[in-house]
Amino acid sequence: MNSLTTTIPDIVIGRLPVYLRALNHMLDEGKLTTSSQELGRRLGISSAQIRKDLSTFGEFGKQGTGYHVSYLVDQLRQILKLTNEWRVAIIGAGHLGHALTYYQGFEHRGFIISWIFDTNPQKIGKKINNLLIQPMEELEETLKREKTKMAILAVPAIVAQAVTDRIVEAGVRSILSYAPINLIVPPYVQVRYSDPVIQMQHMTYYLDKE
Amino acid sequence: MNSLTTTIPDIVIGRLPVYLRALNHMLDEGKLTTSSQELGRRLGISSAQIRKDLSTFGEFGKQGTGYHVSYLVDQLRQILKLTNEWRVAIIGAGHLGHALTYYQGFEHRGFIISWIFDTNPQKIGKKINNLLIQPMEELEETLKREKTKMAILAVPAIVAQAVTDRIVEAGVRSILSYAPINLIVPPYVQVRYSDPVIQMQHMTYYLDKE
DNA sequence: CTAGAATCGTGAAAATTTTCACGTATATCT
DNA sequence: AGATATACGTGAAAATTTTCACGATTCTAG
Repeated sequence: MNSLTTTIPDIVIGRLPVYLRALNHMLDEGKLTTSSQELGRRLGISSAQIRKDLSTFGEFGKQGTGYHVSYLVDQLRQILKLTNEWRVAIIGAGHLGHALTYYQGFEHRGFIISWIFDTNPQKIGKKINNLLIQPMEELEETLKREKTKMAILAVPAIVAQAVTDRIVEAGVRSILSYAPINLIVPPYVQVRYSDPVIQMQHMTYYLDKE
Repeated sequence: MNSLTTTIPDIVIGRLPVYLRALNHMLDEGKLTTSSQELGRRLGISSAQIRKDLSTFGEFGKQGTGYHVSYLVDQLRQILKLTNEWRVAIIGAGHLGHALTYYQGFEHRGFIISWIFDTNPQKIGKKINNLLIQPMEELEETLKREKTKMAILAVPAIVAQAVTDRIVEAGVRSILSYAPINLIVPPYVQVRYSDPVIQMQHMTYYLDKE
């Protein structure tokens, strides 16, 4: 354990949610304990890497036995600040915003989709999965009032930067963007991207052309 | 240039689509040339990194001038094997499969969504964005006949591994999975994941809890 | 035509990340 | 109880990735 002076590499943080997800699956399967080797096998990661990653935060395992699954889940949840649920705003009620609103996967994993915004007057006031679509005019006011820290961007690329500027100004600090464009944000704001085309293009490099 | 003996790092390959996307935006803006510095500024990447990445594949720039945007776009497209379009199957016609089918972003970026499959008899035979929903019974036959190499998985986690086994057996070699589970595939098959929760949980680490 | 500025490509250095391998603790089996 | 197997945590080594910094080329302005 040495988190006193060193800052923990972002690449390590990035793996923790993957560990957490696999551990939760193990819990569902009724598994009480596991080892770095077993977890690594499931994830295609070396056991040494898992041990080293976890050891950054503390000593969670026991020699000869391995890790107690639910204890490790608890620890990871604390490290990732998932003990309370984060309220999330979805911006854009198009096909994707729609799909995200229906997505069950946020539940019990730290997030509640709490608002969805759109510009289209036809949509405003209607409900998606019991969530009322709000007009974009109320964006800043709502986000500020509710102290919303996280947003998911599901708007067209052409307006993505403008919307980003607005939500950042309104206090959002973490953005998951589905718009196929690189966003400019202040250093205290995090953005992660999810453009399926980027990932597909990464894979085509390794494919044989016919 | 030294691609003769060395294999190119995957992390470099992964940045190429990002460069390509930004360069295409520049083209849209009517920009004819750019520099590693300008590109880096847009992407939040150092200019040295961009130069080094590109130099892995050839000498695409010119001292004093920089890069000719459309030439570089062409080169990147060739490197990433995007000169012809890849036909892609979407598995699962739920909310997400629906949204992906409507997504315009695949066009002109190397991909054509060509098939969508679902188990639900209510959906089979209906059309999404003019694409006919096929029954899962025809999955293997269609993929084999059409020599489909790429698929997007938009099915529930519980069936994701089984569906993966089927499409791999049918010849699919690259999978973009939206199911929140780690898939086991043979070494000659690539999988990339897109679970919004994983990305959100990565960001919460850096957020202040209130 | 010349001086100065811009910018590439790259070998070397620095930084980061992963893997190795071993001491130590725990559990199991006979 | 003792022997054997399991498996963590970790310092050191290895591998990978990023950054530095400079020679060389090209463009621009006077």
